[in-house]
Amino acid sequence: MTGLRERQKAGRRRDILAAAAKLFRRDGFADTAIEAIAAEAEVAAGTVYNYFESKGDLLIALVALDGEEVRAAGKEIIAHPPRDPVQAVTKLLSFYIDHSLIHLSKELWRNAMANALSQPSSPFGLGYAELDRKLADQVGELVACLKERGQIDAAVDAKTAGDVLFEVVNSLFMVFVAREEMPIALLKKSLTRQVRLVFAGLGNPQAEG
Amino acid sequence: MTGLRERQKAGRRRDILAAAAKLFRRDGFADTAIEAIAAEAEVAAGTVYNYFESKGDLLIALVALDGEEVRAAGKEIIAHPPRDPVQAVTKLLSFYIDHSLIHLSKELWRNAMANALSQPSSPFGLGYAELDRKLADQVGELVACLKERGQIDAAVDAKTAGDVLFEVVNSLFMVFVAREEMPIALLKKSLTRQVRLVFAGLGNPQAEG
DNA sequence: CTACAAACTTAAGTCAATTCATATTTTGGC
DNA sequence: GCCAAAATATGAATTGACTTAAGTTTGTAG
Repeated sequence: MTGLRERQKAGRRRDILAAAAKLFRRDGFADTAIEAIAAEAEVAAGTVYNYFESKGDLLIALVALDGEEVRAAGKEIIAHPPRDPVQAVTKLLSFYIDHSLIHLSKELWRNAMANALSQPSSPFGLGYAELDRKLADQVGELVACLKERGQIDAAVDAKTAGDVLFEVVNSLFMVFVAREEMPIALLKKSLTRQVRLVFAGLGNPQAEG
Repeated sequence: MTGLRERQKAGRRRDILAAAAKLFRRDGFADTAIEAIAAEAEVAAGTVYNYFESKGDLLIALVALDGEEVRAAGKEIIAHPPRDPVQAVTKLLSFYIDHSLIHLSKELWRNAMANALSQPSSPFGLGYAELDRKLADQVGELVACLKERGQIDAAVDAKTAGDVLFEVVNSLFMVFVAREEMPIALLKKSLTRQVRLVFAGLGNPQAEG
């Protein structure tokens, strides 16, 4: 029985993550030292590295927690999507954005994304990529659901559509967090415009007729 | 006349950038020390910081050089786009991808993007964002051109379409560079599929009719 | 030609993330 | 209960990006 050890280990991991969450949110990523996180969690700096590969991984672990929450909440929207298909999609994507900003500032998002990008093969970098894929799949599920309702062309591949729509929201979100002064309203406006365009498509009527 | 000084300055800047390019390409970003770049350029480490704000900026400066090259070359494609509109767009976006990989490895791209993300307000971070915008605008130009030909629905906003299409290629490229093992053929395949979907749109015929 | 100020270069520091050798704790067998 | 092995914790040492104070070079004016 390795009960005690595992419980202790899980506990410490939680403590460290909680300490990191508190300090990252209070002081930002750059201004939070590993030493400070260790002190807050009442361990030595080296111990932090027994649980997380780097300061960046610590942040990504936080983001991943949030991401799982988003995904779970997203299921609700898929279960009861608005009548209008454009609104249904926009609502889900908007929800992703709103939820992302509850716990994490733009600065934290920038650093989380940057770390996930530069360390894509680390366990946490992989976790981030997987989360993105899951969310894209969730959008795909919504599209499939709207297709069954006959609100989306039967010829459309739901998975591909999910990918494209998620890429739209993800790209816009990246631009949004990169610009400290950009208001969320502007992001939403672009999102609506682009979702509408994806619904309408580019192909001209002549070619289709 | 401040000729000599300015010439020397420009020369040194070029030397440092060339040294960085050589070493980044040979050893990768992480394994290249600023000291090594300084030595290669025959200056002191501190001098590098008189010309570039950080190691990351140095890399972004390289990317930006490449980016301008891509944009210039992209104009040619816009001037003589293929007959088929889907092919025209795919050709331009494919070209961006192919060109991006001529000079820079996946690892360098990862780090360039990561640095641009985490330092978006630095001069070079801004430069990177501006480059992205210019490329998205260029895609928009192509869309406008195809619209004039009557190959794209007149109701489509060319700028928005350019944004969406560039987001598609950019997102796919990010996934591609994040996965060291992913072949370029797979990226192209996804690109083609997604561009087709954007052309076709999601809206069902009933709603349109 | 000389002196001065501005701009530039330098290399010795600072700082913080990460590593690592050592010490401590836990586990499973006696 | 006690010991050897394995796992974990520690904090001092390392590393490398970045800063800075001091020295050097360049352009200008007398």
